[in-house]
Amino acid sequence: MIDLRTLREDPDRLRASQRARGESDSVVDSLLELDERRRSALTSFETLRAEQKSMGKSVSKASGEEKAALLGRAKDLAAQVKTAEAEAERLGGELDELLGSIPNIVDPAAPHGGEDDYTVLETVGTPREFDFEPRDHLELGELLGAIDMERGAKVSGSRFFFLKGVGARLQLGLLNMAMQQAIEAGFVPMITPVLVKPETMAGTGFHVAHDKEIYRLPEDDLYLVGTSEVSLAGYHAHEILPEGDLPLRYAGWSSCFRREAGSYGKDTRGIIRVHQFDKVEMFSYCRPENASEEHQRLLQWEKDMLAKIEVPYRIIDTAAGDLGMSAARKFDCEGWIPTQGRYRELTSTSNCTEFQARRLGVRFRDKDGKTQSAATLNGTLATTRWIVAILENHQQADGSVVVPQALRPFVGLDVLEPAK
RNA sequence: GGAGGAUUCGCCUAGUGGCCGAGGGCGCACGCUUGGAAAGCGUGUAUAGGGCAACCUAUCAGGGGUUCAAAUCCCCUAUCCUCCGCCA
Repeated sequence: MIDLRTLREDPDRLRASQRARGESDSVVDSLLELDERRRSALTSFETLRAEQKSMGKSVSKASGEEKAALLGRAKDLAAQVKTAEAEAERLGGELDELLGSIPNIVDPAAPHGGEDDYTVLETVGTPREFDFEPRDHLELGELLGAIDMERGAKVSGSRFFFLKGVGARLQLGLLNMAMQQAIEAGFVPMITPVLVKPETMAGTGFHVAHDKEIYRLPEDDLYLVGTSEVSLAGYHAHEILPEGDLPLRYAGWSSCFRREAGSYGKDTRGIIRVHQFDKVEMFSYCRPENASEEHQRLLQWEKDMLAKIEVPYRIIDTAAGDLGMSAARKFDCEGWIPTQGRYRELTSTSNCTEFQARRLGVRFRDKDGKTQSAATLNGTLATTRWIVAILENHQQADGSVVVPQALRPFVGLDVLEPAK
């Protein structure tokens, strides 16, 4: 949620942000006008209410005829108060709805434009030259007895799968390695709920009603999270955090659920795009003025993880139009996928500034004792998709896969051998 | 799933229609006292919004209702506790 006060003082910031996203900046005027109307409605209500309260006191003191007369006038006033209140509430609701639909103000440093207008910040490592025809991750996964898509489809439908044997071990090892790195860096490890209430979903910046990615359990009014970011953002909702506790860093391990609606025909092979996967996610609450630095730190921790799996990757600075609702800036690390001849997203780190915290009521008390909204950030440490990059980049001609050095203690194997 | 009880200011609690945004205790902060400390005494101690100064308004789990007036009465919902049933 955008801060109304900032908006009043500097509406051009939001206008510029909207344009950077490639969206209309006319909402700014609607917003300002609505805010004006709401405030005047609120003032009339408050004035009337104050009058009503003082009259109430006179009524209690009066008696007889005087009381009857006062009562009549008070009744009148009560009706007026009711109308004024309803009007103020109506406008307030309208304003909240409009305000809630406006995405975060983009960091001016983010590239302008849409999905393809990202800039590449850094390329790390060199794609390997194969002296044999590399197999894709699914072929390898089946050879190794690691991935079973067919039975996944039998049991749950398309885009579901089983990780089996060394596949299961690989994922557990990978995520455990991520957890360990996080713990060593001072993160609090968390295993989070995957079903959340609508307000938690909405607070994090997802549209419960419209978002086509969200699985819903209407019977219970619960929603499956697409990432533990949602649960971790909600964790401190409506709390005032002691200033000294910041930054608060959590590492959440959870399954993630995505409907992948509208992606028919895309990445249908293997586990690149699936309805359910596992992820270790960093989440940080910090002071707004430290958010940019914190964002760089999260990015560095992602790079540390990627170094451990020894996969070439590049870092992109996502363009404004592709940031989504909550992010002011987003860096993705994309790993090299040999059989696709291109880089695919392995991590994503977003600086949501105070946007989520304002919606969720996460505040902290500063040195002057004043409360202010915290900034929130998130970033990926490892996901099921990483298995794709690991298998493909470390495969050998015979279909075996060398486990990256750092991962070996966690997987308990040096080489994954094809099942006999 | 059924029955009952609970939910007030960081914590404990007072409060059954107007004098209650709300008293007391604890905790915390500041001050006085002291050589220093403890004790003692005093003052302060929610959040949000509007003017942004005085002040005003809202909030006693959340929502709705009754009333001139609700922490207080009525209805619904949520959470927690106890008991019963059911399932793991």
